[in-house]
Amino acid sequence: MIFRKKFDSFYSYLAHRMNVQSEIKDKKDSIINSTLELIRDHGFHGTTISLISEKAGVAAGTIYHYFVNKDAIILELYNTIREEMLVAMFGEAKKEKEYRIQFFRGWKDLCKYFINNPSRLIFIEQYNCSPYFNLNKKKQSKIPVNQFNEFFQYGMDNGYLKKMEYNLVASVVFGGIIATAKYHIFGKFGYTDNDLCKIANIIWDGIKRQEISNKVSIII
Amino acid sequence: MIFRKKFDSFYSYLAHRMNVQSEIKDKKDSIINSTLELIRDHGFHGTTISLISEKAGVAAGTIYHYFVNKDAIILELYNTIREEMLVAMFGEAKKEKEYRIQFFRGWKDLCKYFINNPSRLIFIEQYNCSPYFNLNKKKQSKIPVNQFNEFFQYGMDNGYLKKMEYNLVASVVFGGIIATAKYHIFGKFGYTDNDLCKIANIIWDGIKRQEISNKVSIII
Amino acid sequence: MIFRKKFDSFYSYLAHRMNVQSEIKDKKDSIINSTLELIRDHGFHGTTISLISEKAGVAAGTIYHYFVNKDAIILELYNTIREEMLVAMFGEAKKEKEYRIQFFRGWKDLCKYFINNPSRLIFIEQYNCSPYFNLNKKKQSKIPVNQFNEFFQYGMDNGYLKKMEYNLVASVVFGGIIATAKYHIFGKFGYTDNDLCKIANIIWDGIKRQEISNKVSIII
Amino acid sequence: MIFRKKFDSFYSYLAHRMNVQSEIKDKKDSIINSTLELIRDHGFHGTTISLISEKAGVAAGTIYHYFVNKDAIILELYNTIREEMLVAMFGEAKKEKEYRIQFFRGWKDLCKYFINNPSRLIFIEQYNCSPYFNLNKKKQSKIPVNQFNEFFQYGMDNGYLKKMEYNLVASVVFGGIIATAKYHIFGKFGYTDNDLCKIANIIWDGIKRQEISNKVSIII
DNA sequence: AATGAATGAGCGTTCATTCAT
DNA sequence: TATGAATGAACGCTCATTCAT
Repeated sequence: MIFRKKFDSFYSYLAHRMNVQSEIKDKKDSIINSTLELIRDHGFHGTTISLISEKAGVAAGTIYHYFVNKDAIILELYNTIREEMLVAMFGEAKKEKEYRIQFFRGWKDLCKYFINNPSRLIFIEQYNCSPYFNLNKKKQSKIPVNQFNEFFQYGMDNGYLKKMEYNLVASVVFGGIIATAKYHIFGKFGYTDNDLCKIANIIWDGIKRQEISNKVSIII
Repeated sequence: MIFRKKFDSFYSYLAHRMNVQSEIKDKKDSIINSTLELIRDHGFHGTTISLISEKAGVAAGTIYHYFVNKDAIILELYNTIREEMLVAMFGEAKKEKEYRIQFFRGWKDLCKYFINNPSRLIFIEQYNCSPYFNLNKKKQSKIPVNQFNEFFQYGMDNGYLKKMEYNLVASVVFGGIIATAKYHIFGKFGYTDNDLCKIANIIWDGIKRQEISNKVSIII
Repeated sequence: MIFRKKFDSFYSYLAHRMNVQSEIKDKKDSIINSTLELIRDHGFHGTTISLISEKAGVAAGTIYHYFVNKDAIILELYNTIREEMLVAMFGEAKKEKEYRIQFFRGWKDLCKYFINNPSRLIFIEQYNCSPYFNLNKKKQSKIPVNQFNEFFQYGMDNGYLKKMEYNLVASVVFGGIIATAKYHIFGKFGYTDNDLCKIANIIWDGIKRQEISNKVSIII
Repeated sequence: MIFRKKFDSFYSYLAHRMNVQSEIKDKKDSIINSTLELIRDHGFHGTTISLISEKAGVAAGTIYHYFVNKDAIILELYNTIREEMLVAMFGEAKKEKEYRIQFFRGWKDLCKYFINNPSRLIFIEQYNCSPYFNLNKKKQSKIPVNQFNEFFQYGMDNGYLKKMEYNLVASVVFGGIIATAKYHIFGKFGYTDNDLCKIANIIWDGIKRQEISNKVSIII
């Protein structure tokens, strides 16, 4: 067996493998996290490979063992944060039974995720404004559904939400979350839980299926 | 009179002046417009001086007759678009008497401005995510009021809107406009006028002063 | 006659011509003098055409009516200052009868010329260090004699000076003048007339023909 | 010991270290030496990064691994030559016992250093005329003493030299050395050792303490 | 796997010079 | 004669990426 040459036993080999794995994860994570912090402080353009290598404590060349190029770091960061957002939004919410409560729980939890991780908020904001976004959007267009739009689609199909395109709901819901988190982080006063609930209410009123209403919409 | 020396009449002088002015304006405008389109296609960082000079049909050095550096082009573009936004939002709206109608007219007109000028929308979005924003924000902080926050302040002072920080109203209102315009431009189906009105209604409901309500906010 | 068309009389034509001449001289002088001051403040490299045109109060293009290129301004400045140096050194000195007194008068007068015209001193110093020097030296090598080396040659031929190459005497004499002027201008304390005479004495002792001397030169 | 991991023995480690060191020194030296020769031929301004990289046989970017910018190359060159000058002047001279002999030996040795290294002479001459000089002069002003002025101060304190400002002695002594070396290099005929001694004698006579003299200084 | 010296295309910017007016 | 907008080659410098060790 190949591990015989270097290792006393299968267990020491395994231990080594695990150690290496963890080191690899450590190094990759270090690169990812350093990039995230650098983008928060210097933006996409100001985050150079040499800055990343310095902050991550690895040589510049080492970065290219883990990522084919600089864009790949950003893409991985983006995908990681997207997953975290998914967990943040639905981790607790899916335990609720009522659709409306699921929405409120999810909206608030995702909003708090950004409030507690400002560098992730800044990254996502910058990413959506950058050429990376359009590049990645094309790739994403091949993925027909994901958990976000499944949730909204479910709401529409079951009469909870107005029938409209997924993107629009997403814009309003996520736009609201991001605007709220931004204001909390950069504004003079932070929000209370109560404030967050009120804002979520506004959004919900906007996207929920309208009952036969005696409220007259203004049309000009 | 000074124009006598070189020109046959005041009118030929004026014609000359206008011609010169228009040529200057042509070249400067060409640089500005080329930059705008390039930013739409390649982002801030991807818009190089050599690309601008190529697209504008001028030598690279010529750009530096009209702008001290690359940042100055972007800043001028920003200020121009800000002014256009102001005109787009309030040009017609201020003719209305009722505050609520002013809001709807303004919201819709600004939304349409972005729908009809996608490159301006993309520029503003990128600008707000970039280091340029923070640079300019400091300068703007010295200007105590502008027409945008005057309008919202008026609404709060006169009981039309909930009392809150200017930045938050701006986030919700402009965030809504931008999200809507983006969806119209990049989404599969465009919006009708009716759709825009419905979205404006949602925003208005969010920011208007709440009447004593029997609607119970959900708090979790 | 051609002047009839524009001028009332020959005299008014002449007056115009003289005025134009003087304007031309004014403009050329303005360019020359501005260049001199700019070189004093910013060095050769830092003195740009646009700075000269600004300081001289003429358009950049106008400079090219008077000089074929930037180097020509510098060359003319050099030749002008060389002439002024000649006048400064020999203007009064040649009125003296005794060769030794001629030397002292000339040395002191040239030294004072630099002390009173620091920008000229700085120019000459920079010129001698620049590639212009080598360029011009080749042109000058065609001029076999000038007033400077004539004076030293005369001193050698008539037994006042040690017989040596002209360039060496020049180095020692002009090197002394420039070092002294520099010290006066940039040093903490200025020189008195008496100080200048003492330094001239040192130089004279160095270059004058040695009498039969009991002073033993050191040779190692 | 850390070298054990990669190298068979301390000697192979040392050999490796020396090899690496020497390679680094080779590349840095190549840049330095190429710059020196290019400045001799084209002046400061004419010595471009692309010329240096071409002559040194390295990529333009490589230069910036060894020097923060172009000025840093010139500053290092200046400091190196200053040190060489110090060694050239005092290396042998300090072995002499008599102050006067020390002066003659030092003067001649430094003069010969420049005669044998014309590119260093030209560099120093250009440096002293350039903005770099003033930049560095301010830094040097913080260093209260160096070996050059210590030597002259000693001479003044012990009655060998006239009491005067350090700068003046330096001007006369170094001005003489540089003028002599220049004449030797650019003049038609080179100097013999005897010639150098004679010139040194002239300088010495100028700066040495005057005995009670029946020689009358001329004052006009 | 890890390094970091080396690369060189490409960046933003400058500036002597030209030329239509 | 005088202008100054326009030019574009060339500058110093950056930085993502490569590769020998």
